[in-house]
Amino acid sequence: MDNRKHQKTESRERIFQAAITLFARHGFAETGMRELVAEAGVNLSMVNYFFGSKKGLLKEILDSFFSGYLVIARQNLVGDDDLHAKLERFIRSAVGYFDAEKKSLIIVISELPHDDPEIVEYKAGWARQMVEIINQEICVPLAVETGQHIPSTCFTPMLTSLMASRFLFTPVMEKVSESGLKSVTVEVYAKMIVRILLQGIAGSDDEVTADL
Amino acid sequence: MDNRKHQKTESRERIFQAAITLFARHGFAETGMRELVAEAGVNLSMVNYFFGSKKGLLKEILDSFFSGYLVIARQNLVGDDDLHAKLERFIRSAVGYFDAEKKSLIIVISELPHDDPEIVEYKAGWARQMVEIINQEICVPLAVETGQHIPSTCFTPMLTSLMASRFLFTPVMEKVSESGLKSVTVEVYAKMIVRILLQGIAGSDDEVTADL
DNA sequence: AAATTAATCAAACGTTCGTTTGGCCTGAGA
DNA sequence: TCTCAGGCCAAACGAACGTTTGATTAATTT
Repeated sequence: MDNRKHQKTESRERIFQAAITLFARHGFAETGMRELVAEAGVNLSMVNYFFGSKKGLLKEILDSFFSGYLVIARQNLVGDDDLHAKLERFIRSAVGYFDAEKKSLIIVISELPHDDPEIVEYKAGWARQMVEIINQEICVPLAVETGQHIPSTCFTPMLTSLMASRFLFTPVMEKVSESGLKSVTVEVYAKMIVRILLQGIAGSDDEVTADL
Repeated sequence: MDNRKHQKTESRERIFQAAITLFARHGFAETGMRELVAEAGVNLSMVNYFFGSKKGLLKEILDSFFSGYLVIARQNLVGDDDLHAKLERFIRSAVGYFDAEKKSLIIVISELPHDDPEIVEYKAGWARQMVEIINQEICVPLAVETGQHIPSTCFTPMLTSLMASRFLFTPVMEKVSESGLKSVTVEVYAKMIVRILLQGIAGSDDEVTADL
């Protein structure tokens, strides 16, 4: 029995997953179509058939990652809760998401600064929504409560970069010290970021869970 | 009068600068040799003549950036000063360096997670030295003084990513809000990082300059 | 049963890639 | 003055690039 109709989604998904793996490992431009379809186990022409072009494949990876990131931001930040509780919730969820989607994260960050006109609008559209949320749910409340003014266009990159640092540097840090990285689990890593953000590097763990 | 002998350094430098500009703008793999030599105003074969290969050019950019970063780390971190003072000094200098070399920074970060075997050893070699310094001058003293244990293989990426965030996200954030980014000067940006790292996002500026 | 649709394939498209070659020109040293 | 080395150049190299084409297959629809 031939499951061709069912295989539509299957082949498409195999290409998608192979692209995430290879784009993260070698970079988008360094990954050739032939290497990609070999990894996915499909014919060369299937990429253009399902995604229109190689760039269309990249766009879909970007969209997939950003939309998930945005959902997490909305779920954990929007509301009238305590600012610290919201921030802690968000960071734990976001770091978990980055860990689960670390390959997509690497692709997104690596392509971030490049100015391909076809891609940059995609990124800006997603970033605009993210900055909006961070502004309303973190920066504005922070200014009201403590008088500290941190523009959201400045804080959003800082927060995202901070949470992403572990996954970006992993390939290099593994060569520096194998044991060093693995001694910090993802949960501990998220906790560390929360503590630093709320109290600085010298802050005690106890004060984090307590409200301000 | 023909200054051919003097132009050796000149042509080499023009290629080097053009590469930094274009690799940062389009990415390493997306930048073609012909586009590169057009920007530099030299002949196509000059890149291989001076740098051996396109990758040799990338290696030199990496080396140039990392060596400068390492010098700043040694100058500002090594010594028996107060931990907070050292950290503040380092962050101000490093952010200034990132700003001056923002194009190289973008190249370094973008190429960081990719596993080209010819390049990854270069990065690991530099990173090893950086992690060593951060460990001895920040992580160990911090653990002694406050009992907070942050592995240097975890803190070095965090600190570097945090300081780099502004320059990585600039192309996207400019599209999000032109005014938002420029309202924060590089000096203010460095100050913000220092405050957050020492006291968290709610900390007051006054306490930063005061010793702990 | 015939027509239609969607997935798949091998093969080739024209282009661009990084690199190499071999010769030319000029200033410096013998 | 002759030699020589180094900066420079136009031209071409084979390989790899992303994409397109046209045919084939099998499941679905009419």
